Amino acid sequence: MPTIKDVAKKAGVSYATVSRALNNHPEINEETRKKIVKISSEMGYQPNAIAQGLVKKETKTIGLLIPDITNPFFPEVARGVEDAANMEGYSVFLCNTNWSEEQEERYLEVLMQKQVDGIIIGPSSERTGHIKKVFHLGIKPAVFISRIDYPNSTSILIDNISGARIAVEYLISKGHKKIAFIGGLKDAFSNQDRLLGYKNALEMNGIPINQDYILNGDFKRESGHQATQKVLQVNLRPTAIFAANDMLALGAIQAIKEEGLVIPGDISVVGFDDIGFAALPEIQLTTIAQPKYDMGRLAFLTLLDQIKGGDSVINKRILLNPELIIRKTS
Amino acid sequence: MPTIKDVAKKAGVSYATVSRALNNHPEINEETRKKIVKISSEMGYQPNAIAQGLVKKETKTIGLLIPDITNPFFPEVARGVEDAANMEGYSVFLCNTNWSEEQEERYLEVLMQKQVDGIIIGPSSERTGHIKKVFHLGIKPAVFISRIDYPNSTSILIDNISGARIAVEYLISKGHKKIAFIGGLKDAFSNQDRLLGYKNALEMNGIPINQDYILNGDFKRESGHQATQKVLQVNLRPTAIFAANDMLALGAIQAIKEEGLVIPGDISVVGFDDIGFAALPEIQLTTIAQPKYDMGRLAFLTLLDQIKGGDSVINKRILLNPELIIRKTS
DNA sequence: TTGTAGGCGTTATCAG
DNA sequence: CTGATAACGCCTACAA
Repeated sequence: MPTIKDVAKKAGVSYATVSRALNNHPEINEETRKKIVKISSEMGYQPNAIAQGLVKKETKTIGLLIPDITNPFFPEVARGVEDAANMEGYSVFLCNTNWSEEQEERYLEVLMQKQVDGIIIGPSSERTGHIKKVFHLGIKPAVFISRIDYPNSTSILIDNISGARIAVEYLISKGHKKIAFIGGLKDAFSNQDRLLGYKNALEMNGIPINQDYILNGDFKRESGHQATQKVLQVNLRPTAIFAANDMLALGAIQAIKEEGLVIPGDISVVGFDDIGFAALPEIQLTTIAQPKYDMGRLAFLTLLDQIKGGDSVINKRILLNPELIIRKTS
Repeated sequence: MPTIKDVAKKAGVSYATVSRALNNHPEINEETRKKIVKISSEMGYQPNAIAQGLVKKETKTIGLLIPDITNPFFPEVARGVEDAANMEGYSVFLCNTNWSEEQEERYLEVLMQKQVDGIIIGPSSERTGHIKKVFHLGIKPAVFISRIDYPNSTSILIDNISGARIAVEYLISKGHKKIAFIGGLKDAFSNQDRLLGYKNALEMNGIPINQDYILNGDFKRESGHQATQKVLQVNLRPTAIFAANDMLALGAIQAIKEEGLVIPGDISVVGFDDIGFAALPEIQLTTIAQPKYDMGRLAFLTLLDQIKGGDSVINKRILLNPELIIRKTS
């Protein structure tokens, strides 16, 4: 690959002139500029971004740290950040942390070494000690996807509380009073907020909260399956289930069918997330949609703002609106 | 962030010594090495990979070019390459080409500018002119995921022909003789090969090929839906359908149910790919699985081989074995 | 075993 | 408007 020197030699000018020409500096003769541009493209010259990065101290590169691209929630988010990044001339490093804090820490170090201009983090856990550790080496602009307790950080997420409330209020509006909450990881902020929204909705409608109707586990289908089996056995069987995510809802549906009950005739089910398959004709899950693509897009745009120094308010939380998608399970 | 100079100053040695110490050069005093390592870690020194890349002319970075991470086929592939890459100390740029050749070309240029050590390409089309154009600027090691007609290239893919044959032979073994082929894009190599495997299986079992049973379209669900509606109307209605991918199979299933027919009682369906939802209890699609994760892993490993110059045989095709997954639609 | 100095490909500063 | 030249942070002969 030819370098600036090669182009300069061929054009009979100094490196500096070539550099100026290629970067559209104002103080250059239009004639020579054209000549240089022509020659450089003839030679197939491509600027070496590594060298540029070294001197300009910016690499036009960001890191995207997520737990697992294989999890149906993340591809759309990733697509959102990538599209936005690409449009602004940035490239993105994909980093799967596999829900491991150590891995997250290792990647963070690599990203700093690679001199990324900023980082988007979909955290693996609620804990942030390891993140803090790395960031203290040299703080970079960062935005979090999901709520996180990290000082002076920007995070972008949907309003889980109101999302859950909307779901449960919808159920109530359909006449349900015995509504169960099939939760995920008890400690997860998202789970806590969704539970809160659930409780809010009940309270606001004068429906007492029944602890027998509230179960937690993890965010996987089997957990929803088991919890639902259990909740189906309580004294006054619920007539509706609000699951903290779509995988749990799927498990719930399975348990309900196994019990010989009909959806939504006997029991209604509402999920959360609206991951891809929820729309399949075979599933048709009623759920709360997160604007995943937009979350990614916005995450990048917010990050870019920080990178460019335009965003002085670093410590903020951007809340996106959830949307109820009514399908056939309710 | 501290640099080598800072560490050197604090340690009272030259830059060179620090560099040597940190890179475990043999010709260095063990004492001073320890001292330097200690100091550098105390200072939180992180090597600048950009600077290293400039002098070493390798960036420990690769590009992953795929059409769309949102397509259920790719996340697992991506995860496979990323895991393998990470294990070898490489980072990966995620590039969604959105099935566009121009976008593919643009990204290729960016990747060359960013001085990646190699590229893994999941092509957007069967055409390769634009790829050739960029590669001629400065050829990089590259491996293709999927069959492609590109000179001196390595590609890794599953054996579509035998995969299709296995699927159809399985159907035949269950007594089916009237088997339809619901295809995707007519020109796609994968579609051609799967059609070929379908024909092979029929021929080998003395079953005549009926052109009325063969329909193409694109790879999306709606296409499978429409094609199946059509094929259900032919004179001797098929008793089984082999779809060129799972999305088509899903569309087929929908059409069959709409017609009031039972699966697999009246008609069996077999898909291809085994994307995530095929295993859902509500779907339970019998299908041919592609080892997606392994494809990604292997793609990276093969690329690494080329990068290290160990792989002298560049022009080759690595064929992975497809696997029949029997579930409830057959 | 360690230090000195040149260079990787660019950009940017300072003279001319 | 253009040409030297010094960085950017690191590695690596070549000397010492």
